[in-house]
Amino acid sequence: MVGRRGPMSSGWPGKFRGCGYRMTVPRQAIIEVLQKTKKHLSAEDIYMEVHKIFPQVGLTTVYRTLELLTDMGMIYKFDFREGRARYEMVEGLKKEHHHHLVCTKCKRVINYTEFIDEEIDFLKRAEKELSKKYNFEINDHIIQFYGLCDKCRVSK
Amino acid sequence: MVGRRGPMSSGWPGKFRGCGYRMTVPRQAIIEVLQKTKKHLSAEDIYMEVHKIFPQVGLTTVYRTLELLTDMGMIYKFDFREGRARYEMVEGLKKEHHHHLVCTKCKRVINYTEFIDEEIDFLKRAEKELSKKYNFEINDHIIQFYGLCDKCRVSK
DNA sequence: TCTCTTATTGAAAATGATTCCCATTATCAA
DNA sequence: TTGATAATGGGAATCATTTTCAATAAGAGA
Repeated sequence: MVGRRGPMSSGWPGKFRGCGYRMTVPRQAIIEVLQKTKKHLSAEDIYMEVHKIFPQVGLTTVYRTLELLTDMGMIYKFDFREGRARYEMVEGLKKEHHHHLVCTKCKRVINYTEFIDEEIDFLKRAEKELSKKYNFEINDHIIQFYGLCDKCRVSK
Repeated sequence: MVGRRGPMSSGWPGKFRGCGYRMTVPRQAIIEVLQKTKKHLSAEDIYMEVHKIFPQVGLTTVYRTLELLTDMGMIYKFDFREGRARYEMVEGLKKEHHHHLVCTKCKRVINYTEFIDEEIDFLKRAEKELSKKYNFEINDHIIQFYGLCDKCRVSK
């Protein structure tokens, strides 16, 4: 492992510049926070995390960056019906990919990976056909089930 | 067609009472508005529509009823990333069933019905297995694609 | 390395959908 | 018909997200 460039020389700055955007300190920090967690973070969560390292970064910038990343198709934006959005890094349609079971009462979110192969298969075909037919540039998708978790069913 | 009870004698009041809820004028009106349209209505849309007939019905009640109906699994609640939710009657997993392609720029929503049979097949199996495995009572699901429509791609 | 263009930023104010509060009213089982 | 209580509505409160705008910083080109 000589001449290494570090595991994180990554392609982010390139991707950004390729789209005509600039790579900045706040953006780096936000991407890193998202990369380091497996949780579904809210804008506020991310803001607080970034704030530990770069206290000057503002919440507005976090929102703006999240919108940018979502539009670029690099993060997923989720609506778990809590009144706030949550975000997660796109890890590619490969391993780690999961979907959600959302409890509409306690807001608990269960990640599930069953059927993922089937789902991916289905999604790929759907995306291909739909984007062609409707001339749509698809860069994000949601599959989600809403209901009541075991605990909330009982106390209903 | 003698002795008819009218096409709308329906089972709504029964469903409500069966769940321990009461059938009221505002609830009737809200359900009717949702049944009469094929559009995706926002709470405000529904409020204005109901208001034409029953001006005394308040926006708060509309929100409360929509939450109730969503929890009962009788309407779908959608997030088209406009900053407001939209609702649609569940017509059963049969005809008329569709999913959405959402333009994240102009907020245009395209209903598509391709793959619906496949989707329903997949969804049914998934719901069955997942609800068993995680002891979840599933009463709603979302499949949605986000991206840029033809017009917004050009002007990007 | 320095400069200039302009994308980006941050603070504070604004926005706007949704929820909360609570006194009043209406539903419906008995 | 009546009583227990579910449901209502108006307005205030909440709170996530956006907007505004002057100041700052990225990075292409000299």
